[in-house]
Amino acid sequence: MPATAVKRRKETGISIAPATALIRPRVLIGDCLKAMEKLPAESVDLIFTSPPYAEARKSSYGGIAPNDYVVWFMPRAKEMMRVLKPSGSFILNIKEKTANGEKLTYVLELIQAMRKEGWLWTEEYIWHKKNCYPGKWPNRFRDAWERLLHFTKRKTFKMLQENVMIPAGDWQKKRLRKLSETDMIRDESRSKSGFGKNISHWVGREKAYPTNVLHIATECANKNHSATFPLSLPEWFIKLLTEPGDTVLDPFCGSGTTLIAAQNLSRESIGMEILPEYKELILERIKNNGG
Amino acid sequence: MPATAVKRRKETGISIAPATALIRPRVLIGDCLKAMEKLPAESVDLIFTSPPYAEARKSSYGGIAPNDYVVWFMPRAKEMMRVLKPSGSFILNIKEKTANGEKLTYVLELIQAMRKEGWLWTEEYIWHKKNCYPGKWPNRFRDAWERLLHFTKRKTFKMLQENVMIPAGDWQKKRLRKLSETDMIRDESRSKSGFGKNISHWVGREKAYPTNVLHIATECANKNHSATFPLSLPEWFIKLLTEPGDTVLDPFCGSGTTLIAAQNLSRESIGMEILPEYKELILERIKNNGG
DNA sequence: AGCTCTTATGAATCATTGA
DNA sequence: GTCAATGATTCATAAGAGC
Repeated sequence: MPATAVKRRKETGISIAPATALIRPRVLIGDCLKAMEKLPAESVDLIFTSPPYAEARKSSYGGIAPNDYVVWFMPRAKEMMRVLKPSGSFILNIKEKTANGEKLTYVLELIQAMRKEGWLWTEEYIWHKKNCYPGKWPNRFRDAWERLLHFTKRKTFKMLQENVMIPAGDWQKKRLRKLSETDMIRDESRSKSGFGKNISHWVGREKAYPTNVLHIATECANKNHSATFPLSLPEWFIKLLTEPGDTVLDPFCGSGTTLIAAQNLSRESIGMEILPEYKELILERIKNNGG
Repeated sequence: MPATAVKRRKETGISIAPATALIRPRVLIGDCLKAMEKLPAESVDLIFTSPPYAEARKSSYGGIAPNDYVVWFMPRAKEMMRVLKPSGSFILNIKEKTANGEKLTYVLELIQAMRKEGWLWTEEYIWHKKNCYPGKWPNRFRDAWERLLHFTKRKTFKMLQENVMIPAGDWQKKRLRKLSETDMIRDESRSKSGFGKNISHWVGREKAYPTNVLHIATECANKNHSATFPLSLPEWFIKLLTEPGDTVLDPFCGSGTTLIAAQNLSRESIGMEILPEYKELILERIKNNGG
């Protein structure tokens, strides 16, 4: 194989697999409540999604009233329960809105409703948004974090911790140079593929396990969707909770960031999106990504 | 008063009061439910506390079963409501326990119960523990964060944001040296967020406001108490939510870290602790601290 | 490659104004 | 009164251009 067969994007270090091994994501336009019915039971290894938050993204999604949020969500959670394998995981990226100076409670109620339906609330990861929205208010600072709720069907589930290990050597070197601890995540994202190529860089170095706090900047480049999350967020969980060839589902896929991440990591993926106008954008991104 | 009477620590800007102005914390041994009855109504500016978690510190409170936690806590919350000034704040440092592979829900239930009793759930700060406890588990990473729930009685409350400002990032020096044309006018964001900025307003600023994620290392020094937090945690909230001479209360004060912080910052403080054997330790710390 | 510099942008919140 | 629309406020980061 010539050295040019695998191209490497600058800075990010994302491996682009050769065309023969490319796994194309599937995109279904429509309400995921109906779309999920088409999937066989226990066929998905990981559900990673960021649903519309209550009354957020109003201009594009109409906005779900906070009081109706749990009632709106739970039928969809039931379908997710059906399609998820017993060994699978459901990662839900969500944050409550502040209204009238107070935090709303629909996320707390959602966790409780999920447990009543048999989901195990296994973990709560924190996404620390390094470059959060600016702003100033008399009784509030800028909001720099979101929840990543981890639900499972069973107490033991597929988790491949070695896939997200961090090169401890680099981290220590950086600390000596007085760089912030968050730089270790940047190192991590530089060796994003995590499989094959970049792992060799770590030979002879000590590796450390990460914690349940993820330091990731919000995306600055993507102008096409009102609420994208950075690629490294789904990538981290896909590497941690699935193997190559496994299936990833994003029932609220938006501009398709989860699908791109799955494609990069050679996982099967299915995305669902209710707004038809996103379809072309998603397909374009997939096409440009895989080559 | 001579200029040297009030010394100012470099960096932190904390005023150190002269020895004559030393404010001694008050320590009450006993269940805070009874102890708080001795305090007048609306006499406290800030309640900062880290209560015993469910089933933790079994020996002290006889081990509160997770199912009884809210019922145990709420009468105490009612007394806190009584003693807190209308402009005051209640910061609750808490994290749910994991049992049998699943996160328990007593913290979620507690937030809901507090709201029913009239507390406003104003904010949730994240304490990112930079050097969290080591360990390895098959389905879990190290837990590197805790909740700091901010409750208030009113929508507007005392908050002195300037007291916790941090040095502006180095990016500013370069960024502001030369301003482009768009920097001089309001530059609308393209993402329909309605967010825009006028960069030229930033010239001359040396400090920035923090976010709601606090990066504080845990302390290893306090081995005598099972649930201690670092001094800088109460210090940050005391500076933010009170003025010198104001009153701070910690109803579960343990080894007295909140009291030490209050003493350092020339605030009145009251600590309550159910275990009599802590009294000597607390008084010793106070004595050594104040000189 | 490595550095400096420029530019875009991100799930926001609150007070005020007008219907 | 209430409710909706509008304006004002604010950082840190990644990507890319240029040297």
